[in-house]
Amino acid sequence: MGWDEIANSVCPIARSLAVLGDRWTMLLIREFFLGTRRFDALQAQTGMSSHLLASRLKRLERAGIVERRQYQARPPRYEYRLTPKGLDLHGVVLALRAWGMRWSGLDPADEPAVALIHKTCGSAISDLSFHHDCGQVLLPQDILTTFGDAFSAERIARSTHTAKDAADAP
Amino acid sequence: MGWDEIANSVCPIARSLAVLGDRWTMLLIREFFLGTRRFDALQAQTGMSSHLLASRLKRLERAGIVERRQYQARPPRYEYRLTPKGLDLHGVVLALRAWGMRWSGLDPADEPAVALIHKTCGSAISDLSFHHDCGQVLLPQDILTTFGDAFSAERIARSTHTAKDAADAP
DNA sequence: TATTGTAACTTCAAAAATTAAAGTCAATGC
DNA sequence: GCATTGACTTTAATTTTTGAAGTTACAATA
Repeated sequence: MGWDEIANSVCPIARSLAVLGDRWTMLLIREFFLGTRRFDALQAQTGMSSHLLASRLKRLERAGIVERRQYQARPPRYEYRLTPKGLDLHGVVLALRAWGMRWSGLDPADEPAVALIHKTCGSAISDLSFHHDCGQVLLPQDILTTFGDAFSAERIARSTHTAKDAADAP
Repeated sequence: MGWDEIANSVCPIARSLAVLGDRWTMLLIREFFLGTRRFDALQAQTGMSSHLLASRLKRLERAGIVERRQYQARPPRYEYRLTPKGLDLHGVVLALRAWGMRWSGLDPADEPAVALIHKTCGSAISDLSFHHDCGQVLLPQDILTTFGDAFSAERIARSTHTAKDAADAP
């Protein structure tokens, strides 16, 4: 019934969203990619309350996306940083950025909030494309979508829940 | 202070998240990509309450991501579908899927929830990569990140808010 | 030595968002 | 005529989030 059950779906998107899909988490991930590591700075830059930041950090830690480490003893101080699992969210962040640059009403003539320079070629990353292993650009219209058995079963169960609950009632 | 103010950031990620970043919206977008168009089906497959679904659809419509259209008169019935702006979220969905397949504990040996076949080459899309215009794969470590002036100003303002509020108080 | 400051949180009450269940409305199928 | 469908809306209860203040353990400054 609740949000937790989507974590158990066979759909990888649903499972990703079970941990990333709330008001603040992806903004926090963005902030990590910008290099911010300390609690107070994360709070200031995202604008979230300290209470929520603390609970989100705990969740991300449990999920293995972020790790907490002490960077000094006396006074004990901690920082947070992305694990390999967290760093692998780079694609999601780049995709959100690309879409936002195209559609969120920013003036393309303005200086971007963050300039990304591709070190190996030296030029700016203004947009990006998604490629398949075959080397071609992935376009939505070139993709054929088919449901697997487990997901089909899950979906049929969902669609009959409401109707069935009423029908099954004695 | 609130969530709305992130919509006014110069950061395209923040602006994207202002409309996409809550518990249900991206799951709803996924569902649209799977071809679901009707209110009741959207509700059943996402598991959200009808109340919330109605308000999210309104928000997505206002944002130009989804359009509502009547598909029959007498009884009047409506469906929702993605606009070009909504369809352009394909990259975000693919990125979330790719990450979820790698990290959310699904067994790679299992049949995927949804099989994506690349029509032009005939093989399945199990993973994808992000490419820069120069043709190379974009790797996080190859990207140099620099803040633009407007975003720097925004960030400095944020970081001084808390400290300053106390200092400025008469 | 006393006071102030810093970083990383926690606590608590108030406000806002979400859920669950039921209800509405206009037809249609039986 | 009566139950059903589809697209919602209403309402009250529950859960989450916010905002403000407090805590802990030191360090630095007066």
